[in-house]
Amino acid sequence: MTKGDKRKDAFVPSYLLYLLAASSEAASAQFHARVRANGLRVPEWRVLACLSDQDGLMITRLAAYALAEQSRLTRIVDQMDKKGLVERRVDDGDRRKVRVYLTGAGRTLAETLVKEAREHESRLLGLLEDTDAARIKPALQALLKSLEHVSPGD
Amino acid sequence: MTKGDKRKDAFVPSYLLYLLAASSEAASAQFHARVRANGLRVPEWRVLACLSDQDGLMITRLAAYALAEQSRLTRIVDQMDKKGLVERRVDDGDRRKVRVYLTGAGRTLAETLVKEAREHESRLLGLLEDTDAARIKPALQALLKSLEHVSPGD
DNA sequence: AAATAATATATGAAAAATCATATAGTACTG
DNA sequence: CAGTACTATATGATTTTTCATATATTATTT
Repeated sequence: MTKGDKRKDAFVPSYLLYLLAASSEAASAQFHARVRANGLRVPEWRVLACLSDQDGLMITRLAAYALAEQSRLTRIVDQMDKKGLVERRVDDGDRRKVRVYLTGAGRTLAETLVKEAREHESRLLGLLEDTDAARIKPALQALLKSLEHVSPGD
Repeated sequence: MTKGDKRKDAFVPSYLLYLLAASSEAASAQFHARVRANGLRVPEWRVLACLSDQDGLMITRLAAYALAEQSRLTRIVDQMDKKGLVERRVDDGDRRKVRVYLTGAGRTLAETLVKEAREHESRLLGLLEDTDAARIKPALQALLKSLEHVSPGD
């Protein structure tokens, strides 16, 4: 038992961070193809989805919500603005803040894709046994929640 | 109920693909900082971990296992080769294949990091309630497994 | 066995992401 | 209220990533 034999005791296939990354990637693959079929890249779809939850978010919060780094999000918003999906408005109360709003076209596309996303999600959950299907989202939400409060120095 | 009110009925925070991506990112953040502290980038760490499970994988399989696109993996291996962590050997039976092997230094670093990864994983699971901690890995494994067999045209 | 198809890896060019920092506005402090 | 610190966004430069395709080798077909 020197190096980890071919199958026995493999580390990666049961490592939590691998399972999270791999299942995120695998589960998203088909839907992300639909996103691209609608002329969007993945980060753009995420922005649409976030704004359809809460329109007029400022850049920084939108970045956090859409899982993108701030300077990247600035450029994503640039492109979506050019495409006519969103528009920027400087916040009246605090003129440092730039708020991002869906346009009519953006909202329409967001609604279409959110609907597709919900359907796709049901299909994914339908692939699982009932116990797993019932537990996976709560477990992930619990994980996320417990990580929100972890000090970065740990 | 026009657009999705501020908190009520938000789509994103309970959407499976969001939960997977967000929890993958959040759960990995601290450990990935450790990876960088060891002079590696994340894809390099993944390669080390995969090779410590199974040394001498060919480029294509290593790419799939390490969740990297093939041409990208080729370049990652280039860099790890320069750093003296891995070495390439052309397969004798099929000279198209390039197999990647850990060097001594690569194996040492892999062992160190795998140990850290296991410890980090225990800490993560320790943050969860017992029921969630017990179910999260099986649920993800089930999801992954059921996705392996999904036709891409769905 | 020549021609054709298929597989494995590498590479150039383009697009995207990242990092540090500039710019601009707001909030504090003496 | 001048000066300093802080927050929000944008931008330049560099590094990564991706996409298409070139190259090399093996497998298949006629």
